[in-house]
Amino acid sequence: MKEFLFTDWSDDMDNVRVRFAPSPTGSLHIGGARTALFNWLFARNRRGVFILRLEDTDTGRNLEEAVTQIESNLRWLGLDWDEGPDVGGPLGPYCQSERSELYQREAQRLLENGHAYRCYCTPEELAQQREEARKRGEVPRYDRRCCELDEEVCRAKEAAGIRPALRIKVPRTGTTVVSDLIRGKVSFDNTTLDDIVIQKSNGGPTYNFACVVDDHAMQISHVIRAEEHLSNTPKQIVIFKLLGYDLPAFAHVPMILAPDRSKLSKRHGATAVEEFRTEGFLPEAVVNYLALLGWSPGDEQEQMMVEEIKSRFNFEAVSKHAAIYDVKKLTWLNAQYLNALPLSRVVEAAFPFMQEAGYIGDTPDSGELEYLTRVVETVRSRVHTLVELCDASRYFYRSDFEYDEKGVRKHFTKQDVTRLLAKGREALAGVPADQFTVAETEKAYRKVIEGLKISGGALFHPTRLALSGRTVGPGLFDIVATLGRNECLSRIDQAIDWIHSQLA
RNA sequence: GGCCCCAUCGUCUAGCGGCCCAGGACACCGCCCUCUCAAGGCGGAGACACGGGUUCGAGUCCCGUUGGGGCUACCA
Repeated sequence: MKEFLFTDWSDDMDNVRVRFAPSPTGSLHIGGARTALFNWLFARNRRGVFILRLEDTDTGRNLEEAVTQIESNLRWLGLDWDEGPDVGGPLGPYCQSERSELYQREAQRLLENGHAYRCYCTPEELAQQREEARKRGEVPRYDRRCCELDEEVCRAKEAAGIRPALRIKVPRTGTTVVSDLIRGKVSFDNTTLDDIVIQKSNGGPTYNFACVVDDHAMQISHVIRAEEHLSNTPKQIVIFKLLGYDLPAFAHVPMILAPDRSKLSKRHGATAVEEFRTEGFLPEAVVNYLALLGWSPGDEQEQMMVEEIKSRFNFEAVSKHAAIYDVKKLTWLNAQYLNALPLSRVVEAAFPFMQEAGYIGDTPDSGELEYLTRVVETVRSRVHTLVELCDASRYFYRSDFEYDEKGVRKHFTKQDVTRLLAKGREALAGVPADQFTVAETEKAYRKVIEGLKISGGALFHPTRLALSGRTVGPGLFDIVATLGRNECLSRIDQAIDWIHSQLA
């Protein structure tokens, strides 16, 4: 009801329909994810429709697994779609491999009205033609030798088993202008557009053709995609016009480059959304980071939840130049979210990692859950990822750790360290179990320090090492209170024994 | 090679002619806080690619150069 009251229905007149159209050749990398995000942000911002479409026209390189990967990664990021292969929709199907009839029908139309022609040249012949043109110092361009073939010649070729490709007879005069929401007007001389192949000899559509037919059929209002497609756009516009379609609006977003300024690829380390997930990044942080890569809210705010990004997103604030991704900043953002998000959310996100490590079972009871929450609360402020969080939690679940070697030398080799530890143990033992809090245990320890006239560190450091095996970590009494009385006492005993046996 | 896009600190960016001897964030360095490590606070170093114009005045507009990226497939 509330939403209804604040809805600006005038925006609905725009009828925004956008699509993310990946080719299922591999995992979703951050470039694709960012393109999807911008589409989604725009759709949600304008109360439009976000569509997922699979560009799987190249049967030779489709991985079934890639589809589920892409879908699962988009869902993980929180980018939900209104129409798509799995959910269907009024203008489906949403896999190009299932729409061949449409492409063939539209290609046939172009053939019949003379805008397209059959080309019997083989790839080898075309390569040779290009090579020759290059040798002559000319711009390699198809010479249209198949353009005016007689019907008989065609029939003869086909009788000989040669299947034709279909080409568009692109006008060789004039210019084609791309009106881009981010870059303004970009014009291309039509002579630089070669005769576009729209149908391969195997009968399948080419990317540039299927894309145009589908964008029209699916009533796409805004084509938002990576900049690498800007050069394809004039070709697509020619097809749009020849087919009698209205043009959608175009927005070419800058690309995301690897640290060495080259196009993203697997050898650049973690670039797939899946990897970020397994490395312990939160979707909230990844979305925030990706939004900042190429878009800026205009002020100095950087940490924004998706709702806010959504409400502030617009193309005017999208930059024109490519960006290089920097894991360090993502890592920082992730740490920020680890601390800013509600504890329950972080626990939920940490859950699978803790399970994987064997710290919690498949069906944890409320006690386990309570303890997990406590552990996450005490370690989350000093870790950057869920993997780190899991690692930093280890000693809360295992007491079989080794003592840090440097720590042993520094804190366990002192003359009377076992006496000190025993004093500390005694102090903790004196705190009633139901009062075993950070404040009370610290109070007890401070009393020991005062009585012995020693520095705090002299007691704190050996105790931390005894309890966790580590020299770094949360505040000592956060560890103490989380671990609980019995565990603390037994670990101190264990440490005293160890020192006696190892360092006597 | 041809065509197209782009160009502010190492990285992400603010800047849409005077408010900029250029602001923020990450990373880096120093100090503070402190039981350790983080976090946090404070401070530091660090950029308008270059050359011409236009203008009283240019990071901001125009041209060129250089550099980077993309496209140039019967890949998408």
